[in-house]
Amino acid sequence: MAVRQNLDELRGLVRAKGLRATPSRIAVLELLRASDSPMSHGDVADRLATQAWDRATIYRNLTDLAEAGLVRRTDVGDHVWRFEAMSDDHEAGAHPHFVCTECGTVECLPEIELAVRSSRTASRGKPPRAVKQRQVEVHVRGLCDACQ
Amino acid sequence: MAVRQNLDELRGLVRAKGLRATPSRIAVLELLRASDSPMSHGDVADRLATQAWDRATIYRNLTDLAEAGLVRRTDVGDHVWRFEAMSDDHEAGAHPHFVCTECGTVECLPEIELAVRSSRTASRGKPPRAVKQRQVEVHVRGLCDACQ
DNA sequence: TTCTCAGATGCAAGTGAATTGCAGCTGCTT
DNA sequence: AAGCAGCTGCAATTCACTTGCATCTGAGAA
Repeated sequence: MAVRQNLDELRGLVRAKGLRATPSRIAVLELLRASDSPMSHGDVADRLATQAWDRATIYRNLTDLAEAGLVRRTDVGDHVWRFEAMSDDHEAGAHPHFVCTECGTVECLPEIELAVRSSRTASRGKPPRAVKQRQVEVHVRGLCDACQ
Repeated sequence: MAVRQNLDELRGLVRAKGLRATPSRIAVLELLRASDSPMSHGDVADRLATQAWDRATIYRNLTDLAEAGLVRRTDVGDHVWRFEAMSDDHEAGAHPHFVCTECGTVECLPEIELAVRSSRTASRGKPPRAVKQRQVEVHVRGLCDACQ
């Protein structure tokens, strides 16, 4: 059964990160995976309200998953935390993301590239090592076509 | 006297936006102009602590200045509002910011540029209009040298 | 310069999402 | 089957803003 297989896969992912595969945690991860855009804590809690899980539990689940790297936690600028499942072929830094500052939607921008000029002219010092080593995540923030 | 002249200039800017040039407001704007990176409400309040201005006042000043367009109010992703003076040559999107995901420090990266290739190969559709029109703000997120 | 008042401030109280403490459960390892 | 480190629910707390209100004050009018 496909669904069952999927759940087992999620359990495996969670356990591989050293976390327990508890029902609420799996449900949260499953929900985020099924969603095509980032969800706020409130969104997640509401969608899982039928289970009567505590908001603190949901929040801890989201935080744990984020720390484990299974989920990305960002604030698109409206002071609301949003969570988005990260798939394996989708590591941070692999490619830039476009974040809509209005609706929070995140799109991938594979065809954009960041050019770093090693700067002698920069007002103060050089860019951080992380930038040169490309160990960074690039967020391009603006209004998406729908919100424009 | 240069400093005095500068203060008068700031007063003029503030008044031109329909705001009163009060001491605290001018001090806030002056501080942000002198700072080379965005400051949080707390940063500003601490730096101006010698004046014993109320935090609510500082906050209202920051908000007012932001609404007037003299200051930019952003959240780099760590859930802390940050304020940055906008000079004329410093419009939104003019340059990217490097954000340390550990300590939250924000640096400006004037020597980085965003290259957008018009993509026929992108998995789904084209990049948002905002990207092409450069009406975006770029955040480069990673560990700063100090936190690395 | 003095007058006047909308706008600004200080103080204190309110708000609400995020976080934490703790006692009682429960995956999961042995 | 047993034990415990990790989770959960509940409640309380924290903390960063936000607001209400009485009191000042910048700046245009007289």
